[in-house]
Amino acid sequence: MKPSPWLTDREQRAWRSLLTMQRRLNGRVARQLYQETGLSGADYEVLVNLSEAPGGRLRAFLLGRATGWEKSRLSHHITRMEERDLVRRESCPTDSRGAYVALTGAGREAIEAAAPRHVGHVRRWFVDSLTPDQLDALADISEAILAGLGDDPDPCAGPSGAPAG
Amino acid sequence: MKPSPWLTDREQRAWRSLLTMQRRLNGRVARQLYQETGLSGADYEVLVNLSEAPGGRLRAFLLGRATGWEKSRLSHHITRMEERDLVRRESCPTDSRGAYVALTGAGREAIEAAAPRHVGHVRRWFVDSLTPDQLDALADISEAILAGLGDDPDPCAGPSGAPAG
DNA sequence: CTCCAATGGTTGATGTGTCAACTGTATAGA
DNA sequence: TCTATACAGTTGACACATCAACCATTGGAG
Repeated sequence: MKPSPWLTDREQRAWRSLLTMQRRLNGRVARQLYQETGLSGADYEVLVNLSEAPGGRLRAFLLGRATGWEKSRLSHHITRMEERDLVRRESCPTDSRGAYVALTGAGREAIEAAAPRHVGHVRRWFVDSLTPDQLDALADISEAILAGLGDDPDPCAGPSGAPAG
Repeated sequence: MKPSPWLTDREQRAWRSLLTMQRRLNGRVARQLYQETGLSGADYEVLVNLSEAPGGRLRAFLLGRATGWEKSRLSHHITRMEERDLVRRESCPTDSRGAYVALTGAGREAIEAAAPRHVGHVRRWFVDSLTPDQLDALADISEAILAGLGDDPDPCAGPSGAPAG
């Protein structure tokens, strides 16, 4: 009846090892970053995107697109970061619905202190464990899976299923 | 001063695509499972481990080791699952400190209904996007990264740094 | 036996993520 | 113009994860 009741050994090995690796690698990198800088992975991602944007600020929905987060998650997280004086909300002159999220001075300092450390962790626990060929292979694999998932950025689509132009 | 200030394009492509793929793939699989069965990924992992154990029950600390969770996370989650009548706590006759976590009838039904669906999702969005060579390559890559992380299962080690088992 | 550290597990506080419902503005269509 | 709809963002309730502190039992050293 079903096309296949379970995974083969090869498939299972790939799936299981991926799950375990993800959990452990993300945990290690996030924990290390937090201990050294007080920034969570989510904080880091927001600050990186803002610091790369012109003027250190971004429309909220663009930041949401860049991080791949739902708008509600973004809003909650920005609220928390605002309380810690890492970012600031600014109103948008050309669209009164909109809002900018902008880096504060403290936010800029935080990301500039954190970035080299974070890169060091990624290098130590990710890059250095793999050969150049493996890096390429992993990128190809990830892109193949992403292609199989389709283009809709999952959490951003509403029930109406409108394409994300 | 620093060995390398940033990642090369190749390194960055691998790292970025991995992060994005993880987020999207896990999100898709978890969401689909939840919509179809009412089970979260965490629920599923607990139930799978219990269903594979003799008698459908496991000492809590062994379940924690199998899932890779901290004991406090496990305890909280078991409490929630107990309220939903998916599992049951049982006392341990040979060690009065200990506790068993056991599948209920409803829990057994839930996992048996969910497992084939979950396998289908994994096949559709993961296995089917990759060639057999890529599956092997991914497993090798994951294992290489895990080896680079060391053997300590991160969250389970206390501050005393006692070796796990 | 007594003392003490390690083990197995629970709890409460807090930070984080998700869903559904909501406000207000922009914009397309009649 | 008026109206419906889509869009940008917020909020509140709740599920989930993490940390530190805690309790009881075990098992070993003296």
